[in-house]
Order: sequence, then structure tokens, then C-alpha cells
Amino acid sequence: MPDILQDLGYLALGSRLKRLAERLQAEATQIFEQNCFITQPSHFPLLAALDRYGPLTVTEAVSALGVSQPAVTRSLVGLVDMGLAETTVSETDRRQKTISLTEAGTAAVARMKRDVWPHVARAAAEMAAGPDASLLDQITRIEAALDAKSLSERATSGHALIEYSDDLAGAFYDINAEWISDMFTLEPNDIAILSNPKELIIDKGGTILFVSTGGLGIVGTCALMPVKDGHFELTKMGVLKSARGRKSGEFLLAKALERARTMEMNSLYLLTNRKCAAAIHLYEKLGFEHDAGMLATYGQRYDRCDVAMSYPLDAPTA
Amino acid sequence: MPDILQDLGYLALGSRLKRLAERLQAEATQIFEQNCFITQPSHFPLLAALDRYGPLTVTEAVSALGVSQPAVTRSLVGLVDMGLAETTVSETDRRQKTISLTEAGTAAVARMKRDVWPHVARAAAEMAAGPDASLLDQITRIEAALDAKSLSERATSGHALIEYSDDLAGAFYDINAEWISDMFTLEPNDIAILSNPKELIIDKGGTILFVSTGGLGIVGTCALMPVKDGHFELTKMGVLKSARGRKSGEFLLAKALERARTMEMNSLYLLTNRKCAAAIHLYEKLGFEHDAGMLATYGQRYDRCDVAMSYPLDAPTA
DNA sequence: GCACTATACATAACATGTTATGTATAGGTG
DNA sequence: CACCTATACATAACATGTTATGTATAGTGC
Repeated sequence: MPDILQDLGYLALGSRLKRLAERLQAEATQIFEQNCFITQPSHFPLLAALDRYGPLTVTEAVSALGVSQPAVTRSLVGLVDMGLAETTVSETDRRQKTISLTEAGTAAVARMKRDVWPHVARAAAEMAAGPDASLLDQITRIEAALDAKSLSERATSGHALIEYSDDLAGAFYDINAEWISDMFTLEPNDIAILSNPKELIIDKGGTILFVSTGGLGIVGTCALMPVKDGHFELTKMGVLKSARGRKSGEFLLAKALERARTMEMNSLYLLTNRKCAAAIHLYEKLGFEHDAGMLATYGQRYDRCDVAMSYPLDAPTA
Repeated sequence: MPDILQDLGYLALGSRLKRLAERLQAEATQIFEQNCFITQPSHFPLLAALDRYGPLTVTEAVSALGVSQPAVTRSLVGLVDMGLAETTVSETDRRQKTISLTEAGTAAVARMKRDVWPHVARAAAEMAAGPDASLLDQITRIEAALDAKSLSERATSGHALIEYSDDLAGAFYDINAEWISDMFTLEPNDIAILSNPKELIIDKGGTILFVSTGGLGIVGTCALMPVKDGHFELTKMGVLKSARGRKSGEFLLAKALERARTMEMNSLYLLTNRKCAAAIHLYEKLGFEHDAGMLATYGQRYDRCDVAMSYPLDAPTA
């Protein structure tokens, strides 16, 4: 069986990290047991913090460990039960408890620090070592990124690129039918292509892409359709009226061109109409050039066509 | 408060990953709730696996998800309760159950695949993006490394370098007293240095290092002692008799020289005796050269001294 | 063909994280 | 000073992972 979490890539980042963390924690349990020590690795962070920073109140420990207060309280109870830590009520504020290591706790930490921790640190570093930057740095960066903006905020803002699948055929039709029938008329060629995207585009080696926005779902689409001899038409590009003004079209077109550059392609052109001023502006912005030759060659494909543009595939991609 | 997990580096890798994973899972819960879906993110991997690989038996799902069988069973119960999955007993083997998505499950997955997953994947990738190699690749490498050799095996094999701390003063004395009194006699200069390592070495800008092996604890030590004017003596290097034959000395000396090269130092020499053939061989192997001048300058420091060597600090460090 | 072992899944117990909420004390404000 | 609110920690409930073990069925060797 393949590994689904690996297959899903970043989508399953959380589950994958969790799995790895559980595994490392199981290893830690084993190492602690081998050294006849605390059975629960969960106590380790609090012990280490007490050793490194000296006596702490519960609230300070929460801040140092970066976990919830009940988690600290539970660790604390565990350490006290084992006689490794003790608490004293603060004199100035009787709500506060100061946690400190007992003599036994200090001795246990000293022994672990001498005989166990260095080897665990070495083993973990050896295991995580790679040609690239430190895993720890990456974790630090992710933690900082999460502090700055939560994953759910990130997910609901911005655009995602989505590949064609058969259940998106309806969206492909609807999005294009909306703008075409709004500004022009659906021509037989439109209906043929919109009704059979799989056969006429995908199966012939073309690509259909969609753009989804966090809150609205699929809002736009765009196709790279092989015409003949390695010549491709960028076509059936549209964004729902209800979703305009978010630069979804620009996102989509940029991704489509990015994709086009990775495909074996002799030329890439598009056909449109002078009325589509905003679209033409976008095409120009992303590098398309007006091309009378293409208009002469392919312009008959649609009644509405009076503009053709082509994309300089060999140009520097900036 | 500083962050203890960050402070501890690789020693706390497991706890740190766990903390990050919990955080991501909390985010996932929020995202699922926003989209009015399954409340438990724990169900996600099984749903994704069923979607991607088709109906699975419990055992197959265990393999695909990489978690324990009870974890899969629990996910399964959850999905069945929500009406998203159903099970059928295999006809050929009545112990087996095949899990498949119900119509509602298929629809729910399709909706998530269209409206939620791409954004989560994008957001996670954006968050994890860095100048370096992919975090996913690093995770994959760590998983593979763990498959090859467990962390506890790694921890109990090999050597770790340990810095001087006051509680290691006793070890510093004992390890050196063992070999010196075994081969020679403890001289007053030995006793002075071994009894006051902090004052005579550390506080003067020197360094004392220890080597620990996974099973045996501290087994060797070595000092870089400032003599005068930026001239340092590599001294008090010894490995417990009971721990010889594991290349601990070579490990330690290599680390000490590595450290020496990072220190401001005009010269580094050592004093020894022809009887210490194995040690001299090691010194030669790691780059020390016999140096009659040093013998003339410093040889009087110990009665037993009849060999001096110096380390070419400016030579290429290979 | 019976008895033992292995396998597939279920269940129990527990480790360890969370959120929500309770309780005692501190601190500020009319 | 009484009272309200905020804070520090405790406790409860639950999410989700684990290991250990139970139960039914399959397979295997005498």
C-alpha cells in the first residue's frame, strides 16, 4: 500500500507531522525506560525548563513550554508525584505557585543531562541531518508564519489552482457560457468544446485549469487546447461575474502560462474580440502580443473573433 | 519567557514536532468547521485514502495511513456514524471488512476536494515554503532514517561530545588519574590542574571536553589549556581503560581540534612520553607533528615528558 | 479432522494533547 | 469598603494517538 499522507503532500502536513511526532515520542519513551527514568516523555519539557531557567510559576512554565496551562499542570502533578519537583505558594500573591526541582529532581536532571540527553540530541541531529538547511530552522519559520497568520486565514484568502477532473466539466461549461452569452452568442464551436472538454482538450494532450478562491469555490477556468502540429490555443478562459475584481483571472492566466512553458509546444495563441478590453489588457500585461498572422490563420474559428495574440514562448520568462 | 523547546534544539525535536502538529490539527479543526464538515480532522486521512485508493480493508487502510489499527477502527466508526462510509464483510474471508464510501461520503469528499483541500494545500505549502529544500522531503527523509535505525538505537551507539560543567570535575580527575598513575606517577602539576580545572583552565579561557558513549556515560576527557600569550597545551586527555577500543579517543581528539581551530590561538602543542605509543600514533594520525622546539620550551612541565608535538593550526583543515 | 497458530478486526485502558469551566485571590472603582 | 473584573491555577470532558488483549475465523501440521 502506498502512503496516503505522503501522497497528499502539503494537504496532509498536519497529519504527517503528528504521525512523525507520535513516533518520536514512542522512541523517547523507550529511551527513558532504558535509562530507568521517568516513564512519560511528556514530563521532559517541564524538567528541562526548570533545569535551564530555574524555579518557575505555572504561568511562566506555560509560556516557556508553549503548551496549554492544563498540560503544564498535569506534568507538574506527575513530577511532584515522583518527588522530582515541589511547589511553594508565592508570598506576595497567593494564587501563584512556584515550581522548583527537589534535590532528587536536580540529581535526576543532572544524570540525564550527563548520560542521556547528549546522546538523544546527537541521534536526533544525525537523523534529521540533510544536505539542506536545518529542520529546526524550518520548524521555527513555520511557527513564526503561523503566529503571523493562521492556516485557516491563509486557506480562506487567495487563489488555488485546480486541475481538470470530470466532475468539473459542468463548471467549465457554466463559467464560459456565462460570459460568452453575456457579451456575444454561444457558437456551435463553443458548445462542442464546452460539452466535450475531455475528448476535445484533455485526451488530445491539452490542459484545463480552474481557479478556486477560499470562500467562493471554483470561480474561473482556462484551457490550453492543442489545435495541430504542436500549436496550442489558449481558450475558454473566464471568471464568474460574481467573483470579478479579485485578480482571479490574472492568477489563472499566470498559472496557465507557467504550465504552457513546461509543455512541448510550437506556438501558443489566443483569439478574442476588441470588446473584451479588460481581457486584452490582461493578456498584454502577462506577455501576449498582437499577431495579425495568427488572426489570418485561425481567426475563422469564431464569428466573434477580430483579435489574435500570441505568446512568445522562447522569451525570457522574467 | 524564552521557548525551552527551541532552546533545546534537537534534544526536543519530538516535543517540538508534537507541539507544531497539535497546532496544525487545531487549525484543521477550525477549517473543517468553517466548511460545515466533519468535526474531527482525524477522519481526514481515512477519507482521503478511500477517495484515492478506492475501497480498502481495515488492514490495507492501516498500511496506507501508517497509524495503528485501533486508530483506523476508530476513524472508521466515526465515518460510519456520520453515514460517510460503510463496511461489507468479505465473502472469501469473513474476518475481513471492506470499507467503502457511501454516496454521501463520495459527495462530501468531492465537495471538499473541490472547495477546501486545494486551499488548505496551498496555504500549508505557502506557510512551509522557504528558501531551502522542501519540508516534506525532510520529513520523508526522517521517516526513512527512522525505518532504517530507531532513535534509541542511534542514541545508544556512537559518541557524544559534552562540554565542561562543574559536576564533571570529578570525572575529569578520575579519568586522568587512572591512566597517569597507571603508567607514570601523578605529579604535583597534574594534581593541581586536575583538582582545579575551573580556575586553571576554564576561567583562563581554556576548554575541557568530554566524550560520552550511549551505554557507558562519560568515558573520556581532554583539555585545551592556555599557557601564555595565546599558546595552548592540549593536555589531560584520557579514556577510561574499561571503555577503550571504541575509538572514543579519536572522536574526542577530532572534536577538540575542531574546537581549537575556532579559537583564537597562536599555537597548540602537547607533551607526552615515548611509552604512550598508541596515543602518539593517534596524534600523528590527526595531524600533530613532532616538535623539538616545543619540547625545549615546555618539556620541563612534567617529569615524564620526553616528546612534544604541535598542531599546524594554519594548515588546510581537510 | 483436530488442535495449534496466525490473522483480522474490536475493545479496553491509558498517554497526552486540547477547550471549557470552576475556584480562589488580586486589584480597581463606585 | 463592597463589588466587579481579571488572573492563577485546578478540574472536567473530550480528541486522538498508543499498547495490550479479546474474539472470530483461516490456515497448517500431525
